[in-house]
Amino acid sequence: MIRIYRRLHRFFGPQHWWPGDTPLEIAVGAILTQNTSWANASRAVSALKEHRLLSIASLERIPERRLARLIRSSGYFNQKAARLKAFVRYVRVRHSGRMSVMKRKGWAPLREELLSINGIGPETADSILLYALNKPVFVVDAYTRRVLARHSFVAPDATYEELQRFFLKRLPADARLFNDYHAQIVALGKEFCRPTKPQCEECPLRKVGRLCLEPSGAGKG
DNA sequence: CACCAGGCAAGTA
DNA sequence: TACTTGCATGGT
Repeated sequence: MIRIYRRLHRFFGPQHWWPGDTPLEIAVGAILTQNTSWANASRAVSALKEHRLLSIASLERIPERRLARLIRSSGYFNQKAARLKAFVRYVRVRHSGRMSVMKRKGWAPLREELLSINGIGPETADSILLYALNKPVFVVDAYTRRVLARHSFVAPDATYEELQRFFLKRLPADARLFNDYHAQIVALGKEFCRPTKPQCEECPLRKVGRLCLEPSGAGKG
């Protein structure tokens, strides 16, 4: 799979993810972008930044209702306000209210803790681990499943854990590699692997020995 | 107008 | 275990 990464990197160039200046900002962005375009989530992050709310203490202090109003543009704002509250409460209680304290722990116990928070599932947990805390965890998302399934690397109904193991088994545990690899897959998915339209003609993975299947599942070259 | 976007949890059978 | 539904905005 490292060959595929090099191919993507050559095609798209470095992606320098995650947009965000601090670990907390990245974690907040990970929650706000759940099933939501980054453009919409990013506006909500900017609103929080303008109101100087990007700290554990201020996010704990602000009333949930007001928080929900500020993050309106990211959609699901009532749920996401509750999820942000749950996350910052967890950081305060378990890590002295500091993301830097979280960094000292290994990724495996951290992952269990994150998954136990209501509103943090596998993708959000792994995004926080990789992009905010620099842990060598591979992030799987809708693009990853679609790209890998269409190129017949995995079954279309592969679980999150299966997709994650697929990469972990074939790559060195390198956070910087995982970081840019995931970003490359998203770049590929956005341009060549749309949900409905087949757009495989110029796909940079066309010649790696796998087919690119149409959305229907019918074979394609 | 329909569909999509860097998911997750709770409910039902 | 295996589906289904609610959550909600903004762009194409």
